[in-house]
Amino acid sequence: MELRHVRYFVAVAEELSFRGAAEKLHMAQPPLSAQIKALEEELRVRLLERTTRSVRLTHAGRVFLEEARAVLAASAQAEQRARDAAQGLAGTLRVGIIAPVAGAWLAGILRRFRQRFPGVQLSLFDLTSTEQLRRLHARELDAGLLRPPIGLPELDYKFVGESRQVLAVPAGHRLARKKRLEWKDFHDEELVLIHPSAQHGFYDPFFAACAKAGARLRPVQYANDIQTKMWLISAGFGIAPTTATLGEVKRPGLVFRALPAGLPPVQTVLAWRRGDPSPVLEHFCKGFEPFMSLSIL
Amino acid sequence: MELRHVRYFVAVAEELSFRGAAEKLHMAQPPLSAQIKALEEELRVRLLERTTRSVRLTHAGRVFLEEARAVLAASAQAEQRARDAAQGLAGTLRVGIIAPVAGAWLAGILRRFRQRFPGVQLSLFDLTSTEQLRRLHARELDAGLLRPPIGLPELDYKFVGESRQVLAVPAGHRLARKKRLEWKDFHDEELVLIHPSAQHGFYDPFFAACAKAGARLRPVQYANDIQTKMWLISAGFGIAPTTATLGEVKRPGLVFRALPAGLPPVQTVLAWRRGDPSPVLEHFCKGFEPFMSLSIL
DNA sequence: GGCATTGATATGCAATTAGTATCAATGCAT
DNA sequence: ATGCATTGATACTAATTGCATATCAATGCC
Repeated sequence: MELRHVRYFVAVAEELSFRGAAEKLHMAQPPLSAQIKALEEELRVRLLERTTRSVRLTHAGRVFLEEARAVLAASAQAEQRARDAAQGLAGTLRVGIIAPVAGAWLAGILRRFRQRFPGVQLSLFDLTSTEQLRRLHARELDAGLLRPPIGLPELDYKFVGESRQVLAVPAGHRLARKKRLEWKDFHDEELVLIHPSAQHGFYDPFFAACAKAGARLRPVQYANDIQTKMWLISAGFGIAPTTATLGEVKRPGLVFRALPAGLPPVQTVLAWRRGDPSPVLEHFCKGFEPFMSLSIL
Repeated sequence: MELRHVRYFVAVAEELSFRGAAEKLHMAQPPLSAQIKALEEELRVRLLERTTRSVRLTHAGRVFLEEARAVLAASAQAEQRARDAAQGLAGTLRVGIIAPVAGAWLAGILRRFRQRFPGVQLSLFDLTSTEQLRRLHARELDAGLLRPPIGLPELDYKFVGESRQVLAVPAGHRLARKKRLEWKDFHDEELVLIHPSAQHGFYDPFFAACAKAGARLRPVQYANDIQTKMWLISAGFGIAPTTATLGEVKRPGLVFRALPAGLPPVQTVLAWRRGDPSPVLEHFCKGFEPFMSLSIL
């Protein structure tokens, strides 16, 4: 069975006339009769009851007509969705994110994208930057919002925002009471850090500044995710530098303080595989224009 | 687009290899490539990313693959349902019934039918015999359970049951207290009848017997349906002969009494258009075998 | 670096679909 | 009742196109 048979049958069933249907299909009547006959022979089912003066649907024909319309609808939808997908109006997009960007800024961008491209299914994955890079390489992600450096030549990326580092301290902590912090104030302080395996270089500028000022730090607690890290700090286990955007998250017992000047901002980049030019992806990347260097992120 | 294109594409997308797919499809590789190319050109969408060593789906291809599977499923279902319909396993059947047959007997037959033919959609229409005949003629019904006579030459029918007539009387009525009724007892009695327009001959044998015994009747109330008729009787408006099967229906204030001997049984027939040989209909008719002359109906 | 394997291309052929001419049957109008 | 117009079927021809064979260029792998 081919779609031609289905199209022809629906035309005849709707017109209840071979000649009429043939005209509608811009073809001659004999080949139309032949095709319908072939369809009936393949199905081994009589679909139409013809006399020389009239055409009627058999019971099987009535049933088949319903199904035939469904087939044509499915095929039309298949064509449409393929075209949509080619224009970036349909499809799926798997995007990696890190916890610090999951704030109002990204929510706004995603909302706009979903409004403009309702046919695209967005799947978000909360992963570390390292894991995102692995999955981008393995084609398990289409894009990722993560921290540089990238380090994979096959990936392209662009900066989409930057943010200061701030200090997260337990409420009532010694440093929470100080008005203006200096690097030597961190001497002997206990730190709550994200485990090195899920981290590449985020703390390095902080460590360097402390070392330069002669402040020796004491890493005492390692967490695997941001939520645990913030909880440990609020529970008084120590202090830690954090991205300023996390200040959006209020938590009892947790306060934020400005760090001494001199730290480079934390950058967020959007990365994707180069030479994998999905129009959906292109639209998604455009949603991050223009570059927001002064974003609160 | 033809189903051939869809089938070929799904094969290639699943194998991710033209040669492999061609083998699976029992054809050579070059024509397969040509067909996929034709499909892509018609859709104006690149579905597959090929190098000389590997085949990958594009994003549009991934979307199209999903839809393509739906198209194939729809077409397979269309073929199956058409075949089922031809064997009487699928389709719809519009059946007319009259209130007196809507009892346990018919319920059992219909339940059996629906179990054996779950693909057939049964639509029941509660109509008078007269209206059923009109709709059978107009092809608005496929079968009807009704009272003879039929009177239309294009219809075929068979007896499916018969039932005595009994007398419905209000509780406490004069005739309800009598042990054994005679025809002359009906002299001067008030009758509750179904309106003549919805009735052909049901009361005639009763009228004839009364007249023969010299009992003059007084029709005082006409109802349009059985429910109203029974309600009127229970409310004391009069008495009426009724089909014995309605004794299944208990109603406060309503009792049934045997009529004097001599009335012919009320027959129920199953009627359908001759020369309209739907296998669904045939199966339905078979459900009424064997002939149930001693049915309580 | 050689080799086997992959998808693309070129070309001839076969199958099938569409078109033309015509016929028999039937409903309708006179 | 009867002639006529219209319908779907049939016979045959023409054109399309889908398929197979032979071959090539590119690429991953040993």
